[in-house]
Amino acid sequence: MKLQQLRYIWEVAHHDLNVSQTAQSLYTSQPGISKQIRLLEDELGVEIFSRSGKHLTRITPAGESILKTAGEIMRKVESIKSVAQEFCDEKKGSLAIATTHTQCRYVLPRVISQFIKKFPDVALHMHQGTPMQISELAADGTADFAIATEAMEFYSDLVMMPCYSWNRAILLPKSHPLNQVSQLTLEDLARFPLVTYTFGFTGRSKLDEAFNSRGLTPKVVFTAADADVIKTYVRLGLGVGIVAKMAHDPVVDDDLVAIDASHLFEPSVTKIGFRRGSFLRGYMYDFIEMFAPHLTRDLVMETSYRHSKAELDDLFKEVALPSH
Amino acid sequence: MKLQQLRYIWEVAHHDLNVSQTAQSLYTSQPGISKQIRLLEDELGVEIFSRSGKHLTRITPAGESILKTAGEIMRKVESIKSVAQEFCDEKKGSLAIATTHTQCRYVLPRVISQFIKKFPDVALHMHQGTPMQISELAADGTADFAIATEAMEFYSDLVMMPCYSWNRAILLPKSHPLNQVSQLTLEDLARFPLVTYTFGFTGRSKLDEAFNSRGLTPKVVFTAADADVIKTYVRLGLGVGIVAKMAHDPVVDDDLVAIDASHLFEPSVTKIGFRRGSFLRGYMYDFIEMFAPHLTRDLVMETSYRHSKAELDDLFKEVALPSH
DNA sequence: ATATTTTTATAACCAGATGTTATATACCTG
DNA sequence: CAGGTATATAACATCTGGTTATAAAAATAT
Repeated sequence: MKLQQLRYIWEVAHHDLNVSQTAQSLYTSQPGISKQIRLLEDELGVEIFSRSGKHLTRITPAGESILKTAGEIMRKVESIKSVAQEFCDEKKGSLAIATTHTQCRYVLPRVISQFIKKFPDVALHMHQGTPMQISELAADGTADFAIATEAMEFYSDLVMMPCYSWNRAILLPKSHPLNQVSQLTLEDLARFPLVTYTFGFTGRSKLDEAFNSRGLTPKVVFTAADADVIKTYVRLGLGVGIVAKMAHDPVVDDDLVAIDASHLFEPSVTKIGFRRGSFLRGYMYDFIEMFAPHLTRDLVMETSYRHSKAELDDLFKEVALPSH
Repeated sequence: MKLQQLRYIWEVAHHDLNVSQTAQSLYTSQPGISKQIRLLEDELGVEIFSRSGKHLTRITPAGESILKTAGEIMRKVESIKSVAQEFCDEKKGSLAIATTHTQCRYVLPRVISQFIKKFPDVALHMHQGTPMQISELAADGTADFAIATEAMEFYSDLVMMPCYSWNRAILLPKSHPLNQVSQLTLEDLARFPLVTYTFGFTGRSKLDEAFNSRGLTPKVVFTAADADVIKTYVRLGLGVGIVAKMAHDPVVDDDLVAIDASHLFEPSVTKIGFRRGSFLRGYMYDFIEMFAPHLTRDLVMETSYRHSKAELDDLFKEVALPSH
């Protein structure tokens, strides 16, 4: 068994079982991969993929299990490389962050600029996606960190840590009638068409909960994955915008009225997560601390001894979260 | 990076950093290993071993970390091989059990004979040792199972499951004065020289506790790691034997009087453990269930979802243990 | 100290593994 | 059934991992 072979089967499994395509993406030849897969299957004495004639059609049950372990092995191999790099040049390396538009556009810039000042030789990669995609990127090792608010509890092998709590702002065109209302209520909002996040994004679930618990059905006429799009449609007069407070920029958005909505919705908590058991480079601890100052290196290291969800929650129970 | 290279550094680290000796044990040549180690170090850009001249003297801090991960990788590789074998021939394979003399000699024979009847093509390997050695063998993958009573909580990456509870028997030569005593007490025992297990073996700690809690200091004149030796010295009249009840065989030991001592000592619990995350072959589940019928396949599988010690204990809280 | 033994590094070399190209053959889609 | 796409096979080039022989260094014994 060779690492190369494990890599090949893993890549093929992640390229729709298309060997030629896999070969292209790995800059090698199709026969090479085919041969190595056969060699591995011969050695193990089981088929990893089932075939109809020449085509790979499915992953066998044995293959399923083998591929899972192969993935774990390759992540450990990466971990070894990280350790090595940390010891030979602790300022050099790469950092891949998977996150949502909201974080990427409104929260992270400040952190990132601070980070690259301190670590100019660390290559930064940002992956943007839905919260589910984000978790998956972190879980399979493509990203070092996942940062998001929603849907971060599904992957049990991600360690999730709370970063900050935040709430929403109502965005209105200056001419909107709601500007006259002194103390805004959910009932007020429910009377107007709303423009907000798509379900599954940026604390949308907490928003729905609030309306539901009051027996209200808001008229959501337009949803988008990011606040920039939402603002655009608010400007067009399509409806009342509800966005994360940090997505409102008083300077750029001075044509819109922003009303704090903390009294209307439960606060959401944005979390940062990484794969359990992965080796974190020194600058990764620095990044976490820049992003969420209460997540000190020691605290983050402590997470490796907390195996269950309950033990982990316990660790952060006493920690006061900053709020945006 | 090659699996072979990881194997080499791991083996060298476990052979006192002596490359020649390692080469012998792996039936290969010393230059081959030396070269691969250098190659790996070059690729990673760190020294795994520090050298004085030509000799390897220590493991570097980076090496420490790398070796740990290398070990994990190799165990996962084994796991892949196991999966494959399970799917291609579920009746064939090997089973390595690390255990103490007591289990090996008195408890396991019945289980083993049942097992080999059902799985004649599974090669059985028994490793005997102290409870500490046993745990270590299971933790580093040399043994599939550790079975013992003492010192099984030290390795956090072993999943431990309770098998049965047992207590002790007092062994006396037929002529011994204690034979006259109707209801034996700890005070009675403390008046005579005792022969029992060495500390760290077969529930010795529970035995000491019992005497201590009554403020008694027993005269232990001779200790041994196994009951056979203890019995021999009881026969010689050296003292009163205290052994695990299952170590008394009414037929073979009919020259000795055995008195049940359940009222004198707290029962001990024998446990079976395996490395967390390792793939268990089908016949391994069978073995566990033959040894401890309450540990069904489903129950054992459930352990993989219980990450903390507390969650694990919870799983067995309701289970009634058989007692010997 | 010096001699002896043990251990590692280097070099030259060989066999087998890995990957490449070219091509035949099988599968899928319309 | 035709055309495109994907895989398997074969022949070949290249590279890798390992071998032996030997020199050099370290550890140990004298």
